[in-house]
Amino acid sequence: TDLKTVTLNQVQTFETSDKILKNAKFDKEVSCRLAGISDLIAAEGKYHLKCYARFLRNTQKIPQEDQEKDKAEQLHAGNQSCDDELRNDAIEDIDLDVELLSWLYRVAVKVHHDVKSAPTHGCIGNINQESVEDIIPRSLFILVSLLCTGSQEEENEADTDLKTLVLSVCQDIVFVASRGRKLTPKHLGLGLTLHQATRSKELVQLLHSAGHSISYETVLRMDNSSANDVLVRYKENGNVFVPRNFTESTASYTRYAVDNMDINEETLSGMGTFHATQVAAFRRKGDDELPMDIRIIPKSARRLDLEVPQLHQLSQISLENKKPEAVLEEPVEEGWYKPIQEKIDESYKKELAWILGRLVHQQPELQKIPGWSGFNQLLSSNQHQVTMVGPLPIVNAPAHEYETLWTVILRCKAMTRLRNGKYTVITMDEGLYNKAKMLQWAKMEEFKNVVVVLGGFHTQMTLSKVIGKYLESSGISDIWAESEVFGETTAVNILKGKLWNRVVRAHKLSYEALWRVHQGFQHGDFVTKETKNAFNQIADDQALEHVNKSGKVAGGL
DNA sequence: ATCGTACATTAGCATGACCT
DNA sequence: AGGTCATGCTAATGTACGAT
Repeated sequence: TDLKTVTLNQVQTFETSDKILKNAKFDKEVSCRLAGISDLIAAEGKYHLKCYARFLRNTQKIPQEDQEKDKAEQLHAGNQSCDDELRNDAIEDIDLDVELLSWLYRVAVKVHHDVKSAPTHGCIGNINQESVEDIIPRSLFILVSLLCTGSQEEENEADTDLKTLVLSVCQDIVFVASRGRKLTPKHLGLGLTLHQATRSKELVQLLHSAGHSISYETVLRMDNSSANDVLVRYKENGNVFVPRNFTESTASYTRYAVDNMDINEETLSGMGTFHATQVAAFRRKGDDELPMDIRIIPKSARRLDLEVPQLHQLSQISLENKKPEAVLEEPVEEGWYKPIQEKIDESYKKELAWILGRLVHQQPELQKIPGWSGFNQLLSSNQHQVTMVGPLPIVNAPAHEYETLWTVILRCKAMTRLRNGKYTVITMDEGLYNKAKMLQWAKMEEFKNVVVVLGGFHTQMTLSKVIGKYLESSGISDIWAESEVFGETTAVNILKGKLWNRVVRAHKLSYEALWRVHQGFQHGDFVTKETKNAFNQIADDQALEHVNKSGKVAGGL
């Protein structure tokens, strides 16, 4: 395609991103380029409208052809049997309408009976397809699928969307048949989510009267059931709240993460804005453990069973001197921070293999080697372990206050003790880590078994800031701006270490671009005809121009 | 005439008692 | 088990009034 005349469109919606990634499977070249990317909006993917349309056409052809063939075969078979039946009926000379009605009635009675005797979805939570399939009788599902597709298709992979819709209709039928008594995942989930998101009684009632959601009153009762569950468990454990999916297994190690949470911050008047603190507990999933949702038995009461005022109270703490002395852990061994030479060598080899492979082609269209991230992802064979997350009740106070932080740390300590752990490891972002360290230095005794960790993301950001400082006046931000990879302000911000995604992208591109320049020098591209001493004779702007060009080549990939 | 403030009214929600 | 109703609370809205 002629790159100059066609405008580049930015991927802006999730649908587009999904569509491209989904269809990329059928296009070898695109899948290679997109290796390692799971979100094209974040990756700032760009496309030409024409290429996009052609891409969609080419990739959608393949699966559709298969489907059509299947359908044609099945239709053929279906029609035949249908005709046969009709012909047989005609021979027996029975009134077809009456016969049909009679069969309809029998089917309805059978399915209705199945629906009536189906089990209820007996918990708040587990809003997923498996639990839907548990409560929908087989006969109802088959009937509705037949109504929707008109043919006796077995479930295949491509029809998962249709299956979801069919199950949705089935749940409506179960809900209506029980006059709203039998809770289904759909009705529970829609009602609770809608109320949580909008706080609007009217919207919930609207959906309820259309038969798509539990009633507003039921929503309140479900909320109350969850609240009661928290209170009861809080009391049972001696004023410590432990999430339900953390009670059974005490084997795995628990870690905590704390962050502040701003609600309704974007209102003009600041009305309804508040700052709270959220804590989450993490642990590795046991080998034989099934992934578990938090289940709560719904109750019809709308009163809180117990009053537990301590749940919202903050623990007091006073700091005598405002700025405590920094205390270093002793001893610090240099070996802890020493890199492993083997790993470095291995990474270096990989890196070299990648860049040499990339440098073979000068035009983005011909590039067959994926980007740096994709390359490493393809080579990596890491099997990541699954983590279980348990939310702790939010603390209704801003996280940067010492009392809030202290309360949070006390709660984590209590939960660790209950799970028979010794050390409490708490991860925080930069702002909170600061405060927590201050607290720790002021209260060494209480913090003996508490380990405060700066989160991995913020550690990386600090590193990127250091790199930015190092490159500050090298003119690299000009290159980024000139080669139109980033805007000017963005380029400056990248050097300051902000905008993590872009920092990574910028350095990946610069790395490749500089390698291309280096290659150019080696091949003697820069030698002007008059001089023999190549490097010194090139004008600055000309060299910069070449770097820009290389940046564009890298950026287009 | 316009603006800002204080006060009054109202809509909408949560709550708990009660009803079917 | 789910619906209805009276009540209290809060934020939003309306109104009066004084200052400029």
